[in-house]
Amino acid sequence: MEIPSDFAKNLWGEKIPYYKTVEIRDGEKLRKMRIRKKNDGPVFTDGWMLLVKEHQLKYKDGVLITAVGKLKFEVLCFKDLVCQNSYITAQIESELGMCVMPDKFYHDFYGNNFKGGMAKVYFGERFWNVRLEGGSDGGYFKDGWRKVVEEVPIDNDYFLVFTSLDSVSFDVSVFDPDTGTEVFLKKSTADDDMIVEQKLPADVCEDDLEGNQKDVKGKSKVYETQTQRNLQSRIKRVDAAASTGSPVLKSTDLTKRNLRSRIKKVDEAPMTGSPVLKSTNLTKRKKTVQKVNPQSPVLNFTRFAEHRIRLPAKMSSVLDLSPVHLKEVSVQNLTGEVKNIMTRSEKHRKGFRYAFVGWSNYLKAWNIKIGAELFFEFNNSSKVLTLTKVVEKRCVKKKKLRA
DNA sequence: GACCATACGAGCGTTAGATC
DNA sequence: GATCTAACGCTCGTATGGTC
Repeated sequence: MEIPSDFAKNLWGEKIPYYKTVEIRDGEKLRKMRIRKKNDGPVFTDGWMLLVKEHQLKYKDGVLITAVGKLKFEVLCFKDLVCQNSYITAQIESELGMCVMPDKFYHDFYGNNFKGGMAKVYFGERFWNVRLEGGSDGGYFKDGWRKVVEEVPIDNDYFLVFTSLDSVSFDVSVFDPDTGTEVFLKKSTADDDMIVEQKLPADVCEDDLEGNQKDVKGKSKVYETQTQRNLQSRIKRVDAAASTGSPVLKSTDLTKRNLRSRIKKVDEAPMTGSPVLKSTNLTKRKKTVQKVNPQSPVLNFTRFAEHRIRLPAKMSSVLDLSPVHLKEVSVQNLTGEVKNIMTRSEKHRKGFRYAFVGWSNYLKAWNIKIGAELFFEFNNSSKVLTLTKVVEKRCVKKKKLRA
């Protein structure tokens, strides 16, 4: 899981502890993970997927990570946007006058008999009185909420983590949707207005990178000033598994019902990579690209004849293919006949892979049956792909009928 | 150096929509 | 209906870095 760069920089400075083991307190469990480098930035790994699986987190479930030391963290997992007495929501531009509570939190916390009432929402040391509406269709803050949005202030799409202090009091933390890091609201010294700055973990209880806790300035302050939760220095990513930030509730639909439906939608989206461990009924797969000396001028590979053919990544690389720079490739068949075949790009994960256009026509023209094993040799310098052998032996599976 | 765990790239199967 | 194309997801092999 990606660690926001601003958070990492403030916690570790320029010395990111890559490959160090960190401890993450997950309820009763103390998990060990590592910091690794991905896309030039730090990520939690080596244990993160286990956490995701054990909590059965889905794509876009929320995760709140609090640094309690240089190599120590606490994690809260928000299933269905709810974790214990906290929940995640977002400030929608078109809904400045209200703030919706997830259905699960409302029903679990208030049941069906709550008819609404005045509530207090705390942002740091300040609080506002806001009416909490409730009914069969869920709960939401309404009267007074617009004033909160304007005076705090809360930008559009910012994430809000509400933690109930009692049935009508909530402590609210605000998170930047782009960085995933908490936004710190503090009093201006010039006047009584609140100003907004990035809340970063400069004064956390400090461990050295060997994990030894040191008495450092700010440590006692942290523990003295924290309320029911440790509000210092936290990372929030709403993608439990994905590495790219993709905030919950980012779209700007118009009604609270729509917002509520979006909240529900979150848990419908399956996480990439099922959290459920699958049985491994595996068969050995034949390697299709021959491992050769990198200096070798040729690349040998095999493919089974089917309606399409995808090119080995190395061949695509030699041809310097890109989605905007597709090329014809000279393909020589067994009889020495050469045809130029156009390539096409295909999105694959974060990049692209490449295939030949109209490949089935060439197979027909060359009288090659579907299922035959084709042996290719690609010359890196001449950029000619040569079909060197055809072995007709494969029985193809019948394509499944479409629904 | 062997071993381990994990991330990641690549291969492959499958599905759905577009087009003929 | 057949074919083509795009996209998704699962699996495997390899690379990587740490530990013993």
